[in-house]
Amino acid sequence: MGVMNPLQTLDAAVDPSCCVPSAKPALSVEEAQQKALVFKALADPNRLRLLSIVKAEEAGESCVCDLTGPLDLGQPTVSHHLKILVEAGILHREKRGTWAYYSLVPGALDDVAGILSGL
Amino acid sequence: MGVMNPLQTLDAAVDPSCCVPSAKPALSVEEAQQKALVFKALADPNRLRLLSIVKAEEAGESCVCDLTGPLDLGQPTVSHHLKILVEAGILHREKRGTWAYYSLVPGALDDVAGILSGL
DNA sequence: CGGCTATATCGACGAATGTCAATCTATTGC
DNA sequence: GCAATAGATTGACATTCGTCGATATAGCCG
Repeated sequence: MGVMNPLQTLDAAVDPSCCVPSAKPALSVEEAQQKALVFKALADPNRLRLLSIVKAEEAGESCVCDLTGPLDLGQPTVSHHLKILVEAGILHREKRGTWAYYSLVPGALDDVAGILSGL
Repeated sequence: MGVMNPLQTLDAAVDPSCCVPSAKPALSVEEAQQKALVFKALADPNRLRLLSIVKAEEAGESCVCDLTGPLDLGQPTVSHHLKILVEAGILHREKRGTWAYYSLVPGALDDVAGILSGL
């Protein structure tokens, strides 16, 4: 498996000191790298549009064929962006037959907001 | 002046439809680019550590000389990262005498969280 | 099986990014 | 004015990133 997805490994258990404004040591290099991975995944306009489309979908999921059109990108490029979002722990991929359906990982965006408030 | 900082130009007036879960059109290309700028600024481990240090500071501000040490980066590189964070609307820069003090823009990180929840 | 369709992977290429050494600017203090 | 100091800017370089065309994989259907 090699590398775990950043959002699953980030503060899985809530830090008990979260509500105590004690002097926090600055982010370690490793923590910073982990958290930067999530923001890197969000740091592309086309990936933000992908998320926006997936989130807006009634069914909560979209297949790749529904995503290539609106983005004006080639199919390989869309697949590439989706992979990055999955590896960041933001999207979930489920293959059913020939189609691959992508959906928001529940709470993933809230977790990102948590990174921000926890600095 | 040319380019405005992304966080100031983002949803300055609250969208009245914010609380109505109506069918939102997917992010436009321009909106997506604007919002991606903010995440780009956060998508670097050293910039996250800079934010962490500035936020942890008692006085609410830090000068560059306090930031070069912990990061193990050259002074020009730190200056460069700080500039990116300022341009993204996340940090504020105030020059007093020879020193430059950087502080978090109040509410900036909350605004980023708002981008996430608004998709 | 053989063709068809949906998606993923690969290899290449140009653009953007992070870093540094060197230099420039501006402020302080003698 | 001059030297010293804090910080910003510039130019160069290696690395990473976004995109594409071509190809590979895998499930469906005749």
